[in-house]
Amino acid sequence: MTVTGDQHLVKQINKSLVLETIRWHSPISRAQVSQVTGLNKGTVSSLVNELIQSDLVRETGPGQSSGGRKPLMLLFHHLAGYAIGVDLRVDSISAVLTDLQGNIIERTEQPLQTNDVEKVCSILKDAIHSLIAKAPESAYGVVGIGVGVPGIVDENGTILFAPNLKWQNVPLQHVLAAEFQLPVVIDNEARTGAQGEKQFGAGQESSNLVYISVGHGIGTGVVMNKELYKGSRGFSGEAGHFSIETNGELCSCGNRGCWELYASEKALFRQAARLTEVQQQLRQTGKDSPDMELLVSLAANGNAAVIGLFQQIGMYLGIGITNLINIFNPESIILGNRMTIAQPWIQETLFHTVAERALPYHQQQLQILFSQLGMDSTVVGAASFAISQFFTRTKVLVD
Amino acid sequence: MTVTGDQHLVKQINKSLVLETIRWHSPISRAQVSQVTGLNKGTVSSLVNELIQSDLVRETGPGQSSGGRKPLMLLFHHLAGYAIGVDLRVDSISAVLTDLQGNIIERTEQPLQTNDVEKVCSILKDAIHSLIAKAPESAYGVVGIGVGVPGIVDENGTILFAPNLKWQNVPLQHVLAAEFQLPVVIDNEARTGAQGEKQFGAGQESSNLVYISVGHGIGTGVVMNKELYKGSRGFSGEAGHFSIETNGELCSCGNRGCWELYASEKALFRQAARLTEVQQQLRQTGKDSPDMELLVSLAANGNAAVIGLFQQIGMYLGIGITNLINIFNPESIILGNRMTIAQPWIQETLFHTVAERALPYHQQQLQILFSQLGMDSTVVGAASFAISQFFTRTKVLVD
DNA sequence: ATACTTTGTTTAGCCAATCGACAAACTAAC
DNA sequence: GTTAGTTTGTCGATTGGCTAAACAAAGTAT
Repeated sequence: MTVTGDQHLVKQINKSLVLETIRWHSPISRAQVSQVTGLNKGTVSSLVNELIQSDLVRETGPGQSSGGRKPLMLLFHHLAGYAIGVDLRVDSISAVLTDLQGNIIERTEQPLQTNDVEKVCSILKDAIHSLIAKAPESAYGVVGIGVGVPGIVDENGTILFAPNLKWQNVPLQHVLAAEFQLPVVIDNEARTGAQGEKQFGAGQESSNLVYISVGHGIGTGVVMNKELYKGSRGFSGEAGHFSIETNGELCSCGNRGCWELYASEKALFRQAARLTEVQQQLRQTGKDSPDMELLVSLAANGNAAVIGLFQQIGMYLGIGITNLINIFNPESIILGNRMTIAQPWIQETLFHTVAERALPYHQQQLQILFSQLGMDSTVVGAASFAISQFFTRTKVLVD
Repeated sequence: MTVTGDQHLVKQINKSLVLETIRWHSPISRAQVSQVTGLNKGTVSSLVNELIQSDLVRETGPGQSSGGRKPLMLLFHHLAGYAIGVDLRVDSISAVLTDLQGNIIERTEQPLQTNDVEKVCSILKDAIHSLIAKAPESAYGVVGIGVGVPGIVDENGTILFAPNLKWQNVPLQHVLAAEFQLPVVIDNEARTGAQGEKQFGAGQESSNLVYISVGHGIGTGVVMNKELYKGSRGFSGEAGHFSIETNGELCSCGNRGCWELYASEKALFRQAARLTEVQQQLRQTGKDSPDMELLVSLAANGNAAVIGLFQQIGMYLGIGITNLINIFNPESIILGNRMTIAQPWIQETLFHTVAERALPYHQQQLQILFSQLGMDSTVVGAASFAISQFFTRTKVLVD
């Protein structure tokens, strides 16, 4: 059964149009909403009053007049509800409580010493419980939970495969929904980050963007025609596994010469471990293997070998980004996750490689940006999933 | 100004829903339409009667009863109008007249001895004129013209750059609209082919598919969430120019190791020209350079060297297709254009390469198909653009 | 022949949007 | 300070499309 048109649908369209308009233009008057949306003044008036009734919009004082009655300004009431966003990483859990506008209200960080499913889930539940407890009184309370995970997730929110966690077939959505009796959204970490940057970060202006999460591996989230793209079974965006060297090294995925073998932390650390300066530092700090902090501090001190490595990563990022540009012709490429810490050293070779290689027409209106939400892309995006679902799936905007 | 909801919109949604239902399920009764769409019987009845009024639907005789009054069966009247579809190639123009269901009614083929813009446009106009003259009497006549071109087209239907035709900034949409006073759609040849296969070919069942046109170069058209994807300025899909060898040969586009340097006719012919058997054939037939017909006939006669070349092309196609699969996770990959003639010899290495390299999860519900419309993907897709526009942009479905 | 089904139309009622009128509230100019 | 003109927001009448339910028409089955 397809979507049919009736008055209900009409009202839903218009009501959410009015709400979105207020959300992105507040403070704004009823008259202005009418002008911007093209809806009749009377219609706007009645819809706004319903939104005020349901506490999603509030009237603030009168605004500036331009030669007539002063308008009553409206605000999106972003504290009418809250959402939980979680970034499940290999070595830690990052979780936040946000308001309906994606602002972070509370946060908690839990290191993980284990990847045991039971234990991790238990820590995860505790973190979410503690955040829910901190949510202020509000009309709708906590409206949902979103989680970004480093792996492939199916349409039911089951983690099919998370190589770095060594997880398989973990029905996380089911587990969390049962525990909290709330709507739960689980998605891949990169797609979640893309959603975050699209809604509340560097991608708010773009209808077509590619978000690239460069951490241990490389993941991507693609927004097209303002919509986050999900592949046929919900798992697209494994651009880290496209081959940039046909006869390159064998990757764990079965392919050869995958991009992430050349441009991720994995690639960086493997090469860094061979540098004598790094080995020296490792002995001094007692660390097993190099990490971003160590390499960034060496680069900041002018270590030429480390800077050279970063430049090489920049070049390889540029190679892969060129491919994505040629395929997608996006308005923005947004780089996120840990590798962005090294922005000062990778940026130049990256830009240069793209400028040299990408199709000229595709470069004309292209921006290459670094994530605006920093390391919070994923948590904010996860919360944003929950917020979006609250507005679409529930009946807030219908009755 | 955004889309707002009102009764007009509701009617438009429902009317086109009813029409689509009849289009893909005919013959079908009013009662069945009501069941399938979920619309009320009365609503369906009145909408169907309007559609009959406007001659887009016709009643045929009574159908089978299942213990009650016999239903009056409805047919989509595909002869209520016609569309022109054109495939503008480097060495020829292929044009067809189709009905509203994409069936080819008439066709014409014009060889091109020149690439001069004026002369080509003149031949093109003549071809279209002759097809329009052949269109039978009908309610709506010829509803529009679609053209697929081998190059980059902007949102105004201007050919910005067509390397193989050596064209730049040709406002083809403007030229044809002025000549014929009809709606004109110009788009890239690969995207047009994708539209054809999606609407009337091998892709009718898939919501996410990638069409790959392998001719002189390689172009792609991507359908996601049932919609053809257009990049930020209307030109996406240059997957032929993603690099599969980072330090490969320099391509005319500025990048290195582009896919089409290894897997297109360009690559095939260059290597074939070095084979002594091929050189011999060239001398015998008086041709300058190898073409598909020559190589296919050699392969059909069991020439091992040529078969080896085809197998190599199959492997490189597999490499690039693997990349597309990992990025898009489509339900179908559809191969089209001239290289498909060699299907028997490229198929095996292609499938094998993908099976070996693509992510296992992404292979589970994937089909790799060869175009169902054969060399007509582009002409049919072009006509389909015109038909779609007729139904959406015009007011047939509103008043 | 009678009872039951199925199809397709008609009528009444509902709901949401639009339009135009209007009151309230304000600015500016004389 | 009065008056004219503007802008805001509400109200009531009207419009148009959908639904639900009743009904007529046209079958089948026993």
